[in-house]
Amino acid sequence: MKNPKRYLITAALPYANGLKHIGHLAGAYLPADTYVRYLKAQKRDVVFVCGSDEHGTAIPIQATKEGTTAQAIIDKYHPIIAQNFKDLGIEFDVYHRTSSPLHHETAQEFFKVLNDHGDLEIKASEQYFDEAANSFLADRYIKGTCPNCAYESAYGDQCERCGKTLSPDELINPVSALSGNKPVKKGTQHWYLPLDRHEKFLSDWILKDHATDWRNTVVGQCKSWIDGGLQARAVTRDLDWGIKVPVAGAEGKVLYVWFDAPIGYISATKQWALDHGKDWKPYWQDKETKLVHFIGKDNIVFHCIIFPVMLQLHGDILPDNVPANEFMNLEGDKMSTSRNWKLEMQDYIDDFINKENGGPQLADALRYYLTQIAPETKDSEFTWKGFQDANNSELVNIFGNFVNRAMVLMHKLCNSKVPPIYPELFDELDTEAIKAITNSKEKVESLLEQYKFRDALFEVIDLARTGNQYMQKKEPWILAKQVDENGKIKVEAQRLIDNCLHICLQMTANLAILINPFLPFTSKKICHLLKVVDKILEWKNAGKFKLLSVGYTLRPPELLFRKIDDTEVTYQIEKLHKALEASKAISEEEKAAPAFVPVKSEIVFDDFAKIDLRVGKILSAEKVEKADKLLKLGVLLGFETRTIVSGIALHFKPEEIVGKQVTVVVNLAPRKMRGIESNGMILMAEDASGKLHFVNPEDAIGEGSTVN
RNA sequence: GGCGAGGUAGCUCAGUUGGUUAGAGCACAGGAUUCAUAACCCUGAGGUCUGGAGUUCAAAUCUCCAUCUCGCUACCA
Repeated sequence: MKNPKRYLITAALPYANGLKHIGHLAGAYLPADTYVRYLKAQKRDVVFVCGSDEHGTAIPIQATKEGTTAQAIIDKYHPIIAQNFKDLGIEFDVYHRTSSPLHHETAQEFFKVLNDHGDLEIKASEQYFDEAANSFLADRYIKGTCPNCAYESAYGDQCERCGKTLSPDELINPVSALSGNKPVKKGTQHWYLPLDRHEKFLSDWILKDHATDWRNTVVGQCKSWIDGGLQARAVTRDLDWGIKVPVAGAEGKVLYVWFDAPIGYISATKQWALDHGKDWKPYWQDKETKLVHFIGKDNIVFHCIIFPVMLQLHGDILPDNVPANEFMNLEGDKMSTSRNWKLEMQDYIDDFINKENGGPQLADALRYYLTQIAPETKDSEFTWKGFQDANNSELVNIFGNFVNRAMVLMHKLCNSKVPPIYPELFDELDTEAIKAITNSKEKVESLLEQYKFRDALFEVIDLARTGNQYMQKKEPWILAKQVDENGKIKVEAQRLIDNCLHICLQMTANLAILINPFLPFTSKKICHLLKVVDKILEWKNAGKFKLLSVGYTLRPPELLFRKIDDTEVTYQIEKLHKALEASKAISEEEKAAPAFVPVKSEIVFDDFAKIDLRVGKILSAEKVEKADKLLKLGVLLGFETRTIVSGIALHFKPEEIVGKQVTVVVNLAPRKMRGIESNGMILMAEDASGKLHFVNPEDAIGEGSTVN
């Protein structure tokens, strides 16, 4: 969309169950803030919305963990996260929260509109129910053994150890997190958003209309979803923390968090409008609004598939682009909260910005490095050494040094004033330096429009590099040695000096404008040094040569940045490893005192007698095609040889287990897996680490022997 | 297993519709300089573009096979 009337920029709503790390910052908030600052410098009509996502089951669960209420959790994290953003110069127009009444109304209205239009489906289903607590259990409230890694405290939606997404039915030995009882299945009904009805719309809109202007990774991810066939997704849940479903017969149900969260962008816009006496409607309903969502790749499906369908059904505009970033790793490994391998915004703020030698310049240092390594096209990696290098040898040595030497020389050789210019004395170097300013402006502008923040930032630094080269070639400090008999610099030499420093100072003013979207604190500081008002930072001034008036006295030089010391880097790396060790120690402790799987409900002897267990011997074993975990086993039972499919491929290699004796349930109903019929089940014992062991007789005995 | 995104210099990444000796920054080496935060500036070294095959006058770029990394997804009685 070219020259839209107004912009609405969103950054993913942080989930208010804990602190956010620099991966989140680099993925969504920093690029969004940079883009918004650029638009605002252009005096565009733009609103930048964000806020806390405060519903969903993880919040009440976190509350149980911390021994408090869900409300207390969100009231704790909402202000901290908001403050973290402020400290790092992420400046939202509104930082709202989904627990607000305004949001509840907005989300309910949204649901009603869809429901009234017949855009939702109601489906009955069976779900786990805790009879003791008299309540349905959300996925997150069911714990059990992970079928993937055998972790015993996996949640019904995801295993925190191996990270695999699960459904409650997959858990082995599911247990209610509320009462510890085994849950029962019970009928319930839910509202669904039938995405399958909108495949054509999505496919046309994304795969045709936006095939080229959206990022590869985003289009690819969407294609994968669309081609895979879209399914109806439940938009309600049986839970008491969230937004009540505003329809009769939906008692005890709330909107599913993924449904209400993106609507948070709309309610945040409403809040902003209320606060500023504006009308929010055009921002969501007028086609001349450019809506851009900044998110991480984990959010692509919601912002490119589900939310657009919702918006379209509700009659709102669609996003013009969703520049999702990939992930940022840390010192060679994935960032992970549970493993304690992370750098939280709060940590950086404490260790750098709020330190004695800190200040906002260190917020800019982080902003610089995170933009420079932004995972725009693939996963990237934060290293402390990289941070130090980027800060010291680019930001400080190139950019900071250029500004500083221009200021110092001006004070020494030009009487602390912006020197006059003599265009008739310009040589090629001078005109090229001036041209470089305009060039940079154009390049930066075009790159920012394409969401190429990394490249745009490089162009700004490159202008400072050009400035250094120019100054080096001009050597005003050498010219200053041409003095007359009174020790005064000769007039011709002084004129050349004046020209050089005038150009360098104008370049400095331009650098302040160009770097402003990226490093806002630095821009302010340059304005201070040049004694100009912030108004000069308006983008229309970029590329101009007459930003500073001749004869104007400037402030004494002051360093823009400081270097990052080796000791700071080693300290951070040690801290990181110590945190990892600490979290390892904790999980060791948990292992030492394992949470035993609760004993199942009592059975009578007859129940047990129904199970026919026999000793068998594995004669053959091979991997099942197209399945990671399955082995097809040929098992000798004495009276016959059976084919049994077993999910142990991750634990055993086929050749290792041939010849082993095993215990087999032989009267289990046959079941097809990956097209192969399995006739029985191999018993496995599982240790604390999740490793599987065969259960077999102490001495080899005849195959087919009974086990009682 | 399927799908998606990647694999280019020690590191971080560019390489548009296939077209001269594959580029940049950082790091490294040598030189020059002193206005500047031991900064800047100049020069240099460095790559069988993951491997293999094919199409073509011409392949980092197109096709196929293999392999590794990340993400989504399937299989677990």
